[in-house]
Amino acid sequence: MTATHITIEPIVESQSLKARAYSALKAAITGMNIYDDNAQLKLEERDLSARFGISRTPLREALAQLDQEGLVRVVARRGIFIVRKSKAEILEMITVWAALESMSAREACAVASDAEIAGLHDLVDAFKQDEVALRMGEYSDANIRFHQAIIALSHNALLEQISDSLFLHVRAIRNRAIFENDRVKRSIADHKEIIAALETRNADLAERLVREHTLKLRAHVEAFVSLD
Amino acid sequence: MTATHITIEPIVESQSLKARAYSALKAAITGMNIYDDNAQLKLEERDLSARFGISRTPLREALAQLDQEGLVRVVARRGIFIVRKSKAEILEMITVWAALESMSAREACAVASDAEIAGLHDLVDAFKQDEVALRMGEYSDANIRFHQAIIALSHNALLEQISDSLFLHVRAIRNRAIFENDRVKRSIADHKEIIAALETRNADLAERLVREHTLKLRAHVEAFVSLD
DNA sequence: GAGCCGCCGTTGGTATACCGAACCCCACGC
DNA sequence: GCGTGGGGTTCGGTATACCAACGGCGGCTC
Repeated sequence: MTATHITIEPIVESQSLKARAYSALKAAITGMNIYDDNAQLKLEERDLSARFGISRTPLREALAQLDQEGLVRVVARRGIFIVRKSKAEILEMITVWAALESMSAREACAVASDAEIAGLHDLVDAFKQDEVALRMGEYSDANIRFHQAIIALSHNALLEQISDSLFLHVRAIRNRAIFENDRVKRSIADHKEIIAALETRNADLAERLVREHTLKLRAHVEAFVSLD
Repeated sequence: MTATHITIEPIVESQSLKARAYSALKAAITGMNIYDDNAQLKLEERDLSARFGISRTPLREALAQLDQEGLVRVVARRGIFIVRKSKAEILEMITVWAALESMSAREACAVASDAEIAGLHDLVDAFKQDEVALRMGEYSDANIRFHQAIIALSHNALLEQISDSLFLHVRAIRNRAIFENDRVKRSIADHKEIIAALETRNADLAERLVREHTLKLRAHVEAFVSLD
């Protein structure tokens, strides 16, 4: 019986170097404010590989993946550049977001359980009660969490996956997309209406509310946010 | 003046080996019928690199990209496997497609020119007149071209990009997604209605028609198409 | 004869060396 | 003083060698 008593190693099972380099780079890039004029936007393979302590091969594969996702751009014989999204690209992302989330709301009316929909209240209420959270950066994060929750209700993994990659970029400009306090209050009211529509399983209404809510954000960004 | 008369070299500018390997592999994979039971679904890096005449490094980068796009799956120490999409995944793709295209129709009402919208007629008419094209494979291609055209009218590069990657997968099952002839005629009628809505700039109607049209396809696939 | 153990081949993961093109800077000439 | 050209340096692209783990197969044992 002694053999069964020894504690089994949890198995390190460290993922591949490529995957780890990818995660580290992604966190580093999304974490920094790339719209700061002093931001370092150029990277070098050899420098990065030395700092990560790995060879260039897995690092290059991680960079190629980030390149495909649009976070960086690898230019032959020039270097690796962190991508700053243009305002037009941000607006396009918000439009796609509106399309995906409004469809998610429609789907949610058909497939989400009552309990799942009820769970949305927590995301709005917890946020509403915390006035400190009204600071814009925090608001943006909470806002994104609410919308991600709606997308999750569609039970559609592809919708979630595409949306996540969009949020990744939208979050990068949150420090620039400053909303007035009135917008935040209006936004919370919108969220409550959306939840109500979902609860009554009114797919057409839920879809319309979500779409209009997000397109309002787009109009706001278009009118008041300046990039570049 | 002689200098200005010499013909300028078209610039060889052969893309990187990675890009070429990527294109070649993508064409090979999308071109084959992966749902044929006899299909060869396993690949090997060394074999492919030898057949392409390049080393494994650029080939691996191309494979990594295809892996991320979901066309293949690279499994450590096992091999590379061409991915067969499950029926559930196909349905999810059609759902996302419906979301993107209905939003595109809405956007098109605001930003597309009359001439652009008028151009849609050609895609429907040319197809309608060619009865031979009613063979299902052909229909599916023409169908996809029409829908891609609508998405292009949104003037939103991101919408187009995401949609293209979806069509890539949807087309792979076209040989299985056999529609009855009645469905084709109904589909053509739908297309005409969609064009009419776009021409009158009725965004709500255009969006709804596009969405319902695509969701009808989803319902049909769900009911009648069997995969795996 | 059946089942288990270990060897070995296969295959993707990683490290490293080399290559050639683009950029930068300085020297030279006008 | 300015423009130009050449050479060195920098950098990503590519090739290749080595590694480690998974799985199949054969032999050994009971």
